[in-house]
Amino acid sequence: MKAPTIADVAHEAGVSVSTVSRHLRGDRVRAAEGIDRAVALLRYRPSPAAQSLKSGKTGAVALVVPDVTNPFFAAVVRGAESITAQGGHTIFLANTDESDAREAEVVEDLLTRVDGMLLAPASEDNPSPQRLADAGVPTVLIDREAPSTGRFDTVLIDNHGGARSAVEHLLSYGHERIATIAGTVNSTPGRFRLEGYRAALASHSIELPPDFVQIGGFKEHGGYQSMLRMLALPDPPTAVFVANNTMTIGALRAIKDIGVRIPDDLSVIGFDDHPFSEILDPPLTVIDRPMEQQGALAMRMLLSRMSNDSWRESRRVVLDVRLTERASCGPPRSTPMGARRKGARA
Amino acid sequence: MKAPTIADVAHEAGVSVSTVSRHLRGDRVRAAEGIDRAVALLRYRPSPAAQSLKSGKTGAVALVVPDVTNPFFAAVVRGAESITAQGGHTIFLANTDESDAREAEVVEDLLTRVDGMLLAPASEDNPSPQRLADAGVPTVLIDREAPSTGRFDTVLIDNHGGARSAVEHLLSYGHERIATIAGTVNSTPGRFRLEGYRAALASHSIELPPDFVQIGGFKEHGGYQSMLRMLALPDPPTAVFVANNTMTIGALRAIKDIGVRIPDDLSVIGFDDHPFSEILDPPLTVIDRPMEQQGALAMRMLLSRMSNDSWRESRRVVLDVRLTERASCGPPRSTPMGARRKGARA
DNA sequence: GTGAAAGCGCTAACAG
DNA sequence: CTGTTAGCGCTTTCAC
Repeated sequence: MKAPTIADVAHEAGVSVSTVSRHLRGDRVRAAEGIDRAVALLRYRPSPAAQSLKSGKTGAVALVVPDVTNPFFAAVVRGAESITAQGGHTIFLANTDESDAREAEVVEDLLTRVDGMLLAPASEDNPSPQRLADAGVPTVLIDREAPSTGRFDTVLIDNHGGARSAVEHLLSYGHERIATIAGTVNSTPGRFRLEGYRAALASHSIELPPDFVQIGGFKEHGGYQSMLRMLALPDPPTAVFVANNTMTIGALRAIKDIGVRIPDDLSVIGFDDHPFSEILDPPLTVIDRPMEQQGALAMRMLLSRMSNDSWRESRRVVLDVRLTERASCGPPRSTPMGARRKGARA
Repeated sequence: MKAPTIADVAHEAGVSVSTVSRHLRGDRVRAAEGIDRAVALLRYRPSPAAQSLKSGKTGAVALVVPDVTNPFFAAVVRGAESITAQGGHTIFLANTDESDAREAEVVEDLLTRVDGMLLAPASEDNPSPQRLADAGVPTVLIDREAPSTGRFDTVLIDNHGGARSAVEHLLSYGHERIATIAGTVNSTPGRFRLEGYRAALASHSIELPPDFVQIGGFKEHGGYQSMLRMLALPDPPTAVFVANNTMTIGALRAIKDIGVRIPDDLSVIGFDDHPFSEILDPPLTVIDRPMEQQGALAMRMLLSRMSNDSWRESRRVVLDVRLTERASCGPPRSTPMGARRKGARA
């Protein structure tokens, strides 16, 4: 019942504890075979607590994400796991629910339990990265930056470019009344996707009413509410760019509830693919990105940062995105949906 | 840079380490205020490694699931977190990817790092629960039993009843050629959902060809392949019960690829709801269950088991499921889809 | 009330 | 190559 210690193994094998310890770490010893036998017999497992007390290393890394439910982060987890699977690091996965407060708790707790952290901060003015830097915990940021604090290793995607090409796609169909459901605007993806949206419109000299930007907060419910508001506008948009996958679910639910048809009444383009996108009717056009690769790359950078104590320059890598065209976008109807007021402004 | 220790705090506050330790554990101490100040000043955090080396407790619990990507398990995570959020236990979340081998590794690793474990075993003849029992780690099983080993606290749902009522629902529309895409048959939900399916048919004296049971392994790809095979049958079914949500995604993709219409050509009912179910066309009828509650309950049972060292009887609780009717089921067409052979049996 | 000191299980000098 | 031993940071007797 009581877990065997290295002393038990030493006793069983008839050698000293240091010999056992050495063998376990890989040194050559005479009694190798006997020790292995004793280990197996006793089902000995070294105590991580004792090991880390001694070494100052925990053998664990944390992966802190705002939403495990989101398939994107689920994919990141897989990507990260695929790297550690080899190298003997345990992953601590934690969920912050897009909340700065929850993140602070989680990070504070994990701080002392891990050798390094992969973090997707809930927002850009979040103190967690700074806290990690202060505590000297090697950290790499995934998907979201921390401009307020120092420089960190970061694995981003081209949010600006992705949003921009989403809107360009809509423009290419002849849409002008293009709205967006943005995420949390003080997060990296939220901010840049919104800027990309604006940049695309600006470069075509299109000006839109402020209502055409609704803040959905990256969650399904926010997407639902935002779309409801959008469709209730006296002069609703003919196309919408939704800034992430979970909000898209909510938005589509609202669209369905109202009875608007896609793409006849409204073109929709999402950001981030989802297993369901293909089986929707119509299938959803989205901006897609290499999700697992993003997680894997981040983990590789973290591991490297953890071993190279060297104060290497921090790296900031930006992965490309691509448009996956399906069938949720089309030309605007000549007579826009609903009771369109005459002389609608721009 | 270097993390402060309790000795630093003691020094700063001008007391002994034991006084600091006592205060931190909640004892009344004269220097309370000074210690708090020192703690804040130094940003002291006790070392979990040292604490657990001393106490034998880690302050962490593991939550091991076969697939974080699956919204059901994501919900379980949330439910479990909602309980620990209060009580100061860190959750170690791990993913086994429905693999016994991976699970063995993960469990072996986590074994020594946690005080208790919530486990959804990949299969029923999986040695992990036994291993945990041997190691004396309090364990509660979620969603899946371990009949091969001893008794464990377990939080199940009524898989048999759910499957049965799914099939009854199909029967009530007049279907007789009802097929199923089963999960992994050596897992609890896989096994009982298949049995429930069979029981429902048996009680109506319906006999079906063996091809009407396809094994999809609970993953999307398996659902896709299974549905493809099903639709290629010379005498295909008029209705299908798909045993979990991820397989349903795959199955629907296959249906879409082939061009079969729901529910005209084929009625579909799934097991486990999903945010997307409502926005599908047609919306998907499913068997639903209290997911978060299942996770929360399991965590509560684990915490109780961890504190009550008492060898209390193991509990096995079974939660109810319910049918959420939407629009993916309807009566079979008088002339079944495809080139139906005359005199089809059964 | 408080402090001194032992020791949790392990690793890494330091002698042999 | 091997054994002895000193801690890693903390909690907890045991004396005061």
